[in-house]
Amino acid sequence: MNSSHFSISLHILTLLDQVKGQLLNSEYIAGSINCNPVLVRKELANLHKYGFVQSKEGKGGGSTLAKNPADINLGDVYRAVKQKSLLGESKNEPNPDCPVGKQITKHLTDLYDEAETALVKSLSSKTLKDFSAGFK
Amino acid sequence: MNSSHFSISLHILTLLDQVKGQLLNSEYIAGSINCNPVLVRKELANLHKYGFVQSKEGKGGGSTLAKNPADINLGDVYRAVKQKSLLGESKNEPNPDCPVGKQITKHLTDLYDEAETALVKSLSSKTLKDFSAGFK
DNA sequence: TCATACTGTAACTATTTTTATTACAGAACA
DNA sequence: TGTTCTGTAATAAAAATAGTTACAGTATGA
Repeated sequence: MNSSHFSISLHILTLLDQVKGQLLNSEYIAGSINCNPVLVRKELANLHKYGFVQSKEGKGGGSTLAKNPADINLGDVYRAVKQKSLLGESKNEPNPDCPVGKQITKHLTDLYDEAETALVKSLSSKTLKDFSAGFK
Repeated sequence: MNSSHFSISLHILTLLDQVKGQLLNSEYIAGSINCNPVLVRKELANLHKYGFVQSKEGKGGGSTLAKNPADINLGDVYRAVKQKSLLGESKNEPNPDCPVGKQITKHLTDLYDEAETALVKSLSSKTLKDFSAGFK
């Protein structure tokens, strides 16, 4: 993965867990992360798409967890959040006239998939509840 | 990790393995990768720093593997090549006045380190020889 | 019912990161 | 001694990421 999507998403989920069902608005969350509220809302939209959070519009609105934190594992969060292949979604197009260039994209993809599976497996051994417990 | 350092380095190493000791110059390698020769030379400089390749300057110069491909494992290549933490080296500084913001960087780092260890372990199960054999 | 305070989303700008280009000194070769 | 490389720096271009502004739509409550 890349950039800070995972960090931001996990930060959001941790905050939501800590306040146990209370609604938090994007400005508050952005204040904790120290980033832009719109970025938080975009990240929340994605977390919502994958069923991790619920949001309430309008005055007094905000977001809350849509699941029990013990049922949210970090591997699933990673998968929901990831947008590119792990080790560099090269839009690079190797030379098709070279025997190595011609095949390497496929071989790299296979290698990355395997490595990423190992990564996700490691993340999956922890739930949001576990992670969040470290803050108490 | 990120960007295409690993992809490029592995592409280089694979090419060098395929030609079995022949010297390849940066322009030829760049032609296979379809990128800039200077980028290849920088990547080679790094691979040299970690003892994977040898280079010869001057006319007729180029690079070759400095080790037996069976002794180069992909986890080591990954470690040599990686420059940032895996899941987003956020230069972001969360709010120190928030209980979550204050501690999350450390918790994320620990989590990433563990996940990355799993990733490297997966990559380490393969050598350059194994990888390169897929092209024959 | 109307002012207020949110979400959701788009459009745009700014910043940062990545990649490419140009340039050139120094090395090896013929 | 001209040619062809590496190594490296400086710069420019391109791409990715994050921030900003703006606003329609929704809920709340006075």
